[in-house]
Amino acid sequence: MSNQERFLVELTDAVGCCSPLVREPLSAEQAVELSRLFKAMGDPVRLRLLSLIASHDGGEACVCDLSGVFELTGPTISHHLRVLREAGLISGERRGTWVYYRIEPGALRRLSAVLVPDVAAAGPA
Amino acid sequence: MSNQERFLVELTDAVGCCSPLVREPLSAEQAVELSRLFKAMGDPVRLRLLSLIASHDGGEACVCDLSGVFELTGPTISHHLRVLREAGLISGERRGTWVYYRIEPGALRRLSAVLVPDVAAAGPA
DNA sequence: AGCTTGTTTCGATATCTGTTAAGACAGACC
DNA sequence: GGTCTGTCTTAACAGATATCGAAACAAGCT
Repeated sequence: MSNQERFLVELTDAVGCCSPLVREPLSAEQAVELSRLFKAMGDPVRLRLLSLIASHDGGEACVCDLSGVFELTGPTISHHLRVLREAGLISGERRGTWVYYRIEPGALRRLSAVLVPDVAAAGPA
Repeated sequence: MSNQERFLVELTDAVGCCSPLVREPLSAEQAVELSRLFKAMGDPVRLRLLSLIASHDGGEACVCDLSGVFELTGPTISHHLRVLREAGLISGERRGTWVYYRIEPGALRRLSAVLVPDVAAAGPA
């Protein structure tokens, strides 16, 4: 078993033990808020957009970098970007002719905090 | 800053640097597969069901434990459980009169693996 | 003005959420 | 065996929401 595999197993065990999602039932309010994030990521095009933006040089990508990747029209890409934006996962900024999108770090942090155990169980020493 | 907060920040920084989602663009196939998981979790009722099952004593809960929590009819709960089941997030088993559901650990592992950096970046020494 | 980039609006189609009604399954009771 | 009762799922359906494209609009160059 590689180091990476071992780490993932340890991580999963800890998740199964102590992550917020597993430790106690989510409140209705928490669930509504969190489900908005998951729902936005619940579409393959949006997941790829998110990944394309996040992995792009400089941590940002303009729409022109994204449109060509899919066999979808401009308005459709724009629609998906809007969903991601309204979920708080990305933010967009116009600079001259182009609109640049980048990841909103707080959103990923919140997701991680739900799926991953807290420091008491699996944090660094 | 508490240990837990510090851990979350370190985690997020690492996520922003090296998690699979951020390191390189997801392939279309990866995106389709992953989006199924996120989509299943993209509903507040299903998210709470998942959390209720995971946090229940013994790691499993019968449908009768879940139905009372929501102001929804039985068939609706059954439908949401089916969505979670078909996404591979939970598995159900009938024992006598009752049907018990439990978390499928592999699914949470996959989600963690996407959002959380691998061992090379943040694993244990 | 003309061109490029991106968003918004609107409409068609498809999927999702929830309900009622009916079916499947296990135990209790006669 | 037969028939209740309780638990859960499936089937059929209505209403809401989502996905996508064509057309129209907005914003910034040259």
